[in-house]
Amino acid sequence: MSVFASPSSWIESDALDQCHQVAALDGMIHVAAMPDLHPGKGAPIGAAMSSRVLYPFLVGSDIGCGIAVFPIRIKRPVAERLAARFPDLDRPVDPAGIDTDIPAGYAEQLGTVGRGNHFVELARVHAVHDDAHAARLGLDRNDLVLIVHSGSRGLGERILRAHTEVHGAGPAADVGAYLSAHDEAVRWGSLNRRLMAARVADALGAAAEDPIVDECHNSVTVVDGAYLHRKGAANGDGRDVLVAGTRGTPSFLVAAHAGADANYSVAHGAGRKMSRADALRRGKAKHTVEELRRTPVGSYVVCGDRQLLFEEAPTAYKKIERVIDDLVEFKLATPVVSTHPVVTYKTADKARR
DNA sequence: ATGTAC
Repeated sequence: MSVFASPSSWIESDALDQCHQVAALDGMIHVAAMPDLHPGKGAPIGAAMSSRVLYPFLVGSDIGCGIAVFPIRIKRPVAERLAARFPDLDRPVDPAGIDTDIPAGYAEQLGTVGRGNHFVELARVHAVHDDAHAARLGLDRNDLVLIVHSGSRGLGERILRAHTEVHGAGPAADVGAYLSAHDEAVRWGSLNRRLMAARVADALGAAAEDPIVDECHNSVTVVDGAYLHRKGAANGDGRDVLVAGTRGTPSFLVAAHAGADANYSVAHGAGRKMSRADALRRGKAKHTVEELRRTPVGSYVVCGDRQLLFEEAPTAYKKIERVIDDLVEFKLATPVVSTHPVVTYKTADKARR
């Protein structure tokens, strides 16, 4: 097991315990813990775990969850006005006319963002850290992008549940069947991120562009003849990855170059510092709803769910700069640009309906 | 993170 975090980067001991438990599983080859590591339900979040045996619970229920970045051009981006124009992403799009293979019964959730840490964010390039790489991506300071973090919604949950009901935390009995369902959820998640970007761009009066980044962070793939499970860890094998900050702090687009010791993976975000329960309890004592809806960087958070607003408060997460410093120090990635939120959509704003 | 159960 390798932990890619400096000694001064705090990591919850429960999460390290979970990594050791995973490392002791039958067939496990190597566990690489990322600097955003935190405890998950059964398995750690922020880890890449290679094994001779495929364990569906190590990927979790949100198979295919990932983060995509879409360039967007808006003439006069006034945050408050744009916040009011975001579409309702809790309501699905009409699947008729979408020319793609959609698993039966799951067309009805297409175009929806879900809950938890998922979001759709209009963000502005705040700083360029690698001029040449940013230019290759067509990004310059003050450019706008849509950042979409979402997964396979009910589809992935159903795939994991079908396995767990029979085999619990045991290995996949029919690897081919699991992988084919998994791959379908990965495609569905990526399609869903594109649909949401198109919905938001349309509502803001802009054209939807192709994504410049789209990396999944909950998946299992065959790498070097082993099953490489990633849970809250993105493919870092020569990919560009958006490492998400919080709804009120920067995010970083990085060029990843992680090797075998890191299981070819990089961190996917800031990583929770507090459980949802703690964030809710402590957040209510520390913050008002107003200050969470209007953040320190001047951005707006669209979120009609008060509890979710507290659970997702920036103070519930680790400092993104520390996570990025660790990725750089361990030579897993190089920053390309950082972004600041302008408007983050979490869930429909009931107050305005 | 999710649908579902409490």
